[in-house]
Amino acid sequence: MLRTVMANLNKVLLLGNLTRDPELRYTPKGTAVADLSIAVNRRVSDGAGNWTDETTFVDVTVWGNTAENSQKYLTKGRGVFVEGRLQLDTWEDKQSGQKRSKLKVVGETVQFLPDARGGGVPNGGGGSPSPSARPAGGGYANPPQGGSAGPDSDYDDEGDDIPF
Amino acid sequence: MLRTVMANLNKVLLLGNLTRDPELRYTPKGTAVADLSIAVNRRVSDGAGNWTDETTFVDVTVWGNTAENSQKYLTKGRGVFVEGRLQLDTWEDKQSGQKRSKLKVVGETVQFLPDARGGGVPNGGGGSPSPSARPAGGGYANPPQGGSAGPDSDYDDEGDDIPF
Amino acid sequence: MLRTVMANLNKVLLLGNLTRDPELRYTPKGTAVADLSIAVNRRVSDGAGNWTDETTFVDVTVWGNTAENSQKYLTKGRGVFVEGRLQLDTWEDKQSGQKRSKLKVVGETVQFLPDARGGGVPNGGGGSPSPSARPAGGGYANPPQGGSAGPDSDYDDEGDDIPF
Amino acid sequence: MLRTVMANLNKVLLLGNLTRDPELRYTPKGTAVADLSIAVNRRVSDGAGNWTDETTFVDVTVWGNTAENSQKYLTKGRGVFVEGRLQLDTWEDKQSGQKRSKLKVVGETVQFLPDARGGGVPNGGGGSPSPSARPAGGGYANPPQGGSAGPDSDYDDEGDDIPF
DNA sequence: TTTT
DNA sequence: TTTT
Repeated sequence: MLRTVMANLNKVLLLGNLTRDPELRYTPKGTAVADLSIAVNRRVSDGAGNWTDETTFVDVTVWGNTAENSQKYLTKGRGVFVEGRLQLDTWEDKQSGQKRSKLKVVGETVQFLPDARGGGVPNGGGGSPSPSARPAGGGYANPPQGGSAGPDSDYDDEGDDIPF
Repeated sequence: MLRTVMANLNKVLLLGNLTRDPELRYTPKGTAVADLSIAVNRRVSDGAGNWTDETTFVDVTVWGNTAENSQKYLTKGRGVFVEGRLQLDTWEDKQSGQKRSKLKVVGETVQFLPDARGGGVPNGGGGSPSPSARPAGGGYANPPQGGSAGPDSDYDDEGDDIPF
Repeated sequence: MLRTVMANLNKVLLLGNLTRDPELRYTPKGTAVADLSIAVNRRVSDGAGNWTDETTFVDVTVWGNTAENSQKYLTKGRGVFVEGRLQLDTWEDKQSGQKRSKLKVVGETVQFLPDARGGGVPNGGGGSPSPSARPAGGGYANPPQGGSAGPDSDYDDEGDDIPF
Repeated sequence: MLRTVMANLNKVLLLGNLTRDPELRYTPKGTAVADLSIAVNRRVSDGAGNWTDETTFVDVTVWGNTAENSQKYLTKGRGVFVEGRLQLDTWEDKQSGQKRSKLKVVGETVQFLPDARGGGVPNGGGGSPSPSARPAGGGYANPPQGGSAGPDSDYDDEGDDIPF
C-alpha cells in the first residue's frame, strides 16, 4: 500500500505569566537554550456557581535568539504569548535501565505582553533605561511606565468576575 | 455511500488592539450584539533586512454577555485576545438582485490584556473606581494603575526590533 | 514613551472539504496564486435536542508552490487542513469612488487529508498512477485506494450523532 | 492594587494517528476515562536538502462520553484531530517522598478523520454495520468503504515530498 | 520550584 | 472608519 500519510499538526498556544526569570544556558555545542516557566490560569466552575482559578504550570524550552532575548527581556511575572509544539524527550534511566520519557513544550515564537503592573523596568533603577535594557519581545518593545505599584498593590480579587 | 464526514475546524485566534470603542446594539429580538474592531500587526520583511509593520483590521462580532461586557469594559486602544470562528454572511442585493456575501469573524471568547499605557480606567476619574466601572474581561480584571505616561510618552520606536 | 507594542496574533485554522477544484492563475509578475473554496461544517443545536450541520464556505488564497501544488493535487471534495491568517483587502470602487474592503483568508500551509471516499486518483485512469500524479500534501502522500464504495454507499446519515 | 489578571490561554491542537486502540477505564467514582496515544509527524530538514519525519508521541486523556466513544469508534492507526489543553499532574513519590510532576494533554474535543486505508469498519464484518457499530466522531460518521486496497497498495513512499 |  |  502506498503510504497514506495524514495531515499532521502539533501546536501549543499559551498565554500566561512567567513564574520566574528565564534561565539561559548553553549546550556543549554553544547553542543558547532557556526554560520559561509559565503559569496559565483557567476559570473552573464547581457547578454551584463558584469559580476558582486553576493554575497550570508549564515549562517551555526556547532556543537560539529566542532564548537569549528571553533572558534579556523577560522577567518573573511578565505576561507572555507562546506558540510552540509538544516534544517527547525520551532517555534511559541510568539506574534502572528503564525507558523514561517526559513531555515538554518547545516554544517557537515568544511575544510578550504589556506589564500589567504598569511598573518600572524589571530590576530597574530610577534612571532612564539603557537601550540594551529595553524590554522587548517579538520585535515588540515594552517600556518602563514610571509608576510604582505602591501601597495599593496588595492582591485583591473581589468583585472581578465578569461573566464575559 | 454513507456520509463520510470529515473532522471540521473553523477557528480564528486574534491578539491585537481595538481601533475604537465597541458599539453595542440590540437585535429586534433583544439580543445584545457588538462589533469589535481590532488592529493586528505583523512584522513583514522586504527581504533586504528592513522590517515594517503591516496592519490588518478585523471586525469581530460578539453576542450576548460578551457584547455587553465588551461595551462596558473595552475601549479604543485596548489589547484583546479573541477566539472565534469565521462566518460567511450572505444576502441578496436589493438593487441588483445579485447574491452577495461577506466574511466575518464571530468572537466566542474575549479576554483583555493589561493596558500597555499603564493608564487609568477608561473614561475614569481620579478616585477609586466603582465596582461596576472596573475594566475586566473573561472574568479578568484590569485595574487603574495610577501613573501618567508623562512627558516621556511621545511615540518612539527606534531600536526596538528585537530578533526574537 | 517608548512604543509599547502588544503581542499580536492573526491565525486561522480550518479543517474542511474543497467545494471545487482549485483554480490556479498567475499575477502579472508571474506569481502563482490559487483560491481554495472550503466548506467547514459545524454542528448546531436548536436547544431542543436537534442538531443540524451549518456550513461555512471560506475562500482561502494560497501563493507560490502551495498554489501550484494545490492545483496539482487537490480536487473537489478533498479534505484539507489549512493554517493561515486573515487579510483585509481594500480598494476603491471605480464606479462610486467609495472605499470597499473584503476580508480574506491567506493560507500559509495546506495539508490534505485522506480521501474519505476511499476512491481513486482524482481524474485518475485505471492504471498505476505516475509518480508525478500522486496526490500529496505538506510532504504527505495520499494514494489511490482502488476500491469501489459498493452498494452500501448511498448517502445515509441517520443515527450518526455520536455525543462525543 | 486590584488584580490585573492577564488573558490566559492553554490550547493544544493535534492532528495525527493513534498508535494503539484507546484503553477505557473508570475512576473509582465511575467516570469514564481513556488514553489516546497519538503519533504526530513533522517534516524536519537537516539543512542539506534532506527531509525526514520526526515523530512525536503524545498521550491524550479524554473523559466521560468522549472516552467511551473513543473506545467504541477509534482504533489503532486512525487519524484524529484533538483540541485540548495541557495539564500538569503532580504527586509525591512514595519511595523518595519527592515531589514529582508530569505534563499531560487533556483532550476536550476529538474528531476523527477518514480512514486513510479506505478499509472497512474496525473489527467489522462483511454485512451492513449496525447503527451502534458505526464509527463516528464529533457527531461525525465514518462509514465502511467496502473496497480492498488492491494490488497497487504496497507501501511506497518515494517521490512523495511535495514542496507545498 | 511557582505567575496574575 | 483605524490600534500599538
